[in-house]
Amino acid sequence: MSRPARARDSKALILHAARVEFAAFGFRGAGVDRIAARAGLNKAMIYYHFGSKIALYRAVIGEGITALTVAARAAVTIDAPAAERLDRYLQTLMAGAHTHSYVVPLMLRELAEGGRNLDRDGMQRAFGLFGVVRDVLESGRASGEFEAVDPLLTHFVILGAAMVYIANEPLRKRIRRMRLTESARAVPVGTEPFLRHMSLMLRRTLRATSGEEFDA
Amino acid sequence: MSRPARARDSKALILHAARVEFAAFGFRGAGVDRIAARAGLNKAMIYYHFGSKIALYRAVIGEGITALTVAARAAVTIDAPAAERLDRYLQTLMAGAHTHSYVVPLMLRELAEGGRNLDRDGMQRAFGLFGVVRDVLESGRASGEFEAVDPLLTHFVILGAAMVYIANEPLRKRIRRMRLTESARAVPVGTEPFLRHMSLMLRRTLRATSGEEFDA
DNA sequence: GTCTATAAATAGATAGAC
DNA sequence: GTCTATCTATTTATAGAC
Repeated sequence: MSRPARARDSKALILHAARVEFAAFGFRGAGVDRIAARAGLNKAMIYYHFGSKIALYRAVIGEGITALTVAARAAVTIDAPAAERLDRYLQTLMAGAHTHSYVVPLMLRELAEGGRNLDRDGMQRAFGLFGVVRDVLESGRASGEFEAVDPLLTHFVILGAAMVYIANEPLRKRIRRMRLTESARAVPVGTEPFLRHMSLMLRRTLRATSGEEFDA
Repeated sequence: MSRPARARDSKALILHAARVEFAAFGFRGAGVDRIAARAGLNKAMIYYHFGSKIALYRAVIGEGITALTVAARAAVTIDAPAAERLDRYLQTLMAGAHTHSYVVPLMLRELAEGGRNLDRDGMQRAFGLFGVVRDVLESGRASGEFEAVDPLLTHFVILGAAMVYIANEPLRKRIRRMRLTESARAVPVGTEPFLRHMSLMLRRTLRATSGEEFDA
């Protein structure tokens, strides 16, 4: 291994700085200079490690989506009713989006430009998250817990709602401050209200015709 | 009325060009030069009419959100069951997003940066779309058709899912081409499948405990 | 691996002629 | 209202010393 003893991991520093910058300004809007400054390194190091701005961007978005997918896959790999596993998927998605706070802005932006900056690998990683939802839905179908619904549409609804809710947080804060609605208390805070709402919608949508919800 | 007879409406030309550019690259990523070029005008005209890049951006996003809101408000202002009015809201939202194809990318990007570029007016306009949903939900509640649910959370789910689905279109096309899933036929095309899916989810979620869905 | 220096293009914005 | 020309700062990217 050619790692000098004292070397801080400059590659990791760059990646971290790039996450922040790309999430804040998008691919076009991000500045290689600012990423280097944020990393406390020289700009030339970015080209040394990654070769180009777009390659750095792809590395960032790739690891971000994968982090979410790995966590989600682990969360649903348990022996439990499908409805509960779907709840755990939701929770993990929200928690992951919180831990890796750059991922949601990044995905929203990438979505806004139709995935223009994604290569084949990035597409496959993005598609991997759907696989987790599809498997839970299918196993719930097999056990008779769930009705058959379109898994991809369900995935889009969950992911879209979750991303918008998370990204909404600063706007919700501002709405409360601005008192845009008479009842500022009506503006939800944190992930808890969303999780309950989404879980309710999914249970009611998916419940096999015989079933009954069992809510707290 | 200082409009010279022969003058093309340069302001409208700039607005149109700005929609395309901002939607494609975001606020930071957009180029004033490119907007001028797209409009077939000189860059100085932009500063003459709008004063700054950010002011132009705010004009664009403001009219975009308002267009959606006005259409949505009109669509639900009919004498019909609440479930049907909610369907019409959905349809109009999707149709409006298609007609004003720049709005969804713009909103996704603005969301990604926490509404950083919105002024107070922009916030109010964005909040106006929620008002339409809330009113339909409330009237449905009053007539006994709907159960009480959190209107803002419901709004976020609808808007989030709709925006992600619309923005997804190019990605879905690519997924079909790449054959990422064995069954490429499983990847939905157009707005119809989404409308049906979302409508089903909402009806099942909102149905008053006594009611029965009446689907086609 | 890490740096400085710099190239070459483009950014947002303005001055001033017409 | 519309243009050209231009200022100044910043952009992505590279060359080359250490």
